[in-house]
Amino acid sequence: MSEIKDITKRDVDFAKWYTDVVTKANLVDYSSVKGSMIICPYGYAIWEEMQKVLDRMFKETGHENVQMPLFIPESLLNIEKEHVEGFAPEVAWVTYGGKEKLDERLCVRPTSEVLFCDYYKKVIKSYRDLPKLYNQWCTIVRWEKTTRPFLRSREFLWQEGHTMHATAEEAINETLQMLHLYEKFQREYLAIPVIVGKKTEKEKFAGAEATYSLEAMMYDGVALQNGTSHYFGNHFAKTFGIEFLNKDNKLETPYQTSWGVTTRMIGALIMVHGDDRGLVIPPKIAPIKVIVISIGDSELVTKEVEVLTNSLKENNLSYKVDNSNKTPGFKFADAEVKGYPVRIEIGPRDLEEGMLTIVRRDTLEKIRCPKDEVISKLNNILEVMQQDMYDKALKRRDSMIYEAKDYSEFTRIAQTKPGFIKANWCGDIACENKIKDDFSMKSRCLIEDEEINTPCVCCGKPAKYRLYFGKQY
RNA sequence: CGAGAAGUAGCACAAUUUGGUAGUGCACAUGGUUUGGGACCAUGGGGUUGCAGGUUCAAAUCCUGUCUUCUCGACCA
Repeated sequence: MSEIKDITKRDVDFAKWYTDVVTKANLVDYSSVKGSMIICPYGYAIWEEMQKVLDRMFKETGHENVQMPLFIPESLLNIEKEHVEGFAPEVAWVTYGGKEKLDERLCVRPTSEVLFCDYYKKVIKSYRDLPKLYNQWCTIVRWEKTTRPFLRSREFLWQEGHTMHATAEEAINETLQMLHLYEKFQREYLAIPVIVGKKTEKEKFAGAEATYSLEAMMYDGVALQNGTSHYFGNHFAKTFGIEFLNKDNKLETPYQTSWGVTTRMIGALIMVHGDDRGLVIPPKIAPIKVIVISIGDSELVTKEVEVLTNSLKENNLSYKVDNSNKTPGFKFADAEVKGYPVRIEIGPRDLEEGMLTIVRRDTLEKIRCPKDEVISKLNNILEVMQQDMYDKALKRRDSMIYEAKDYSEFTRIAQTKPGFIKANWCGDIACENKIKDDFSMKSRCLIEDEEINTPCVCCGKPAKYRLYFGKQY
């Protein structure tokens, strides 16, 4: 894919590339249900890999899985004012049960804070009941106006953790722990570098005291919020009347968090690592690490495929065999669009010399390898490739982060360079709004560990915060 | 919900300007020849041209209405 330098051309080309890839790689299909996508087996397999790793990480940090109802009674949703106002524009309502009109509308969950609160109210009585560290894997519905596969659909798969703690400190620690767990997951498994930080008041979650997010940069320099972690204080708990008796037999209100990541991570994977030929899936998250392609249908080849797959199986390397009667060129191209980390070509020409050909998906480098060294070579390639992909993504992202000291500089960068802009800010929402109106750029998150030595980029008053700005999906 | 564009086979489109037998490519099915970078030949299946009404001997084409989709805003993981 050509370098994306011209900001005016970016939107159309990249969007087209993206939808082409998700369709050609057969990750999704378009459903006749308006605004909903079908996740095809290969796309779902990627999600299952993510789910497997994350679920293990959650359990290692003491969390348990539960399943909440799909429907939320209107009265329950209405208990928390700020929350309901935040979600009201995008909830779907059920008004009939069979043929009977319901006395009370039911909302299809857009998130489950209130359901968890309702439950926690029943089960939290004593400090001995805390903390509650629950997580749910489910789908939720948000009635989006415009949709795009994985990045925005009306119905999507996610994971939502909801925890309750005896102290604010413990809850804040949980919020940050999960934020960093996500960051580690995306760095180590998805090979996606993410910026983590606190959202501004304007951008934070409806009803939260503090929202932290993971901001990834796509190939075209546009931001993708790829996960969030919220600290609620005891705001919801108070509204819902959740109380517990502490050691001194005194009533206290617990402190709450929630955190989640979604199938949007698949979109991020595509838009961070993809190239002209299609997907490139990092080895550690690829559901199929090796695609074995047979060339011709001679007995020699068939036999060698069996020998190879047996040793792949023994060594726990997930694989798939393409022995269809398509031409080799077709099979190579198909393997590339699907982004399998490595492919092994087995054909008569190599076999005569006792060799196989291994091809790395990220570099497309062809490596000839003696048959009996394949496994060690593969393991080595997969490891190097994982690291190389992260390094490449990081280098690319950092080359697209700019600094703006005043509004004219900000304007010049925003209008010509795709990417993020670091700038200082006075804290006034009017400045944030002006930048959004002028450039459709929103604040991504606060930068906490850098010195603030220039005034507000917008109004020139003394700055209190340092921020990343960027366009977003 | 505001502004623009488009609806023809599973997909991408042509035929619309100038009304006259609804077509091409991909995909699909069958048979054969192929196979180291998206193979070829032959045969075949698949359409109330988004929907409703109007004009006409005749409508994919012109007119009116309506619905849907896409792009740009607003909203959002």
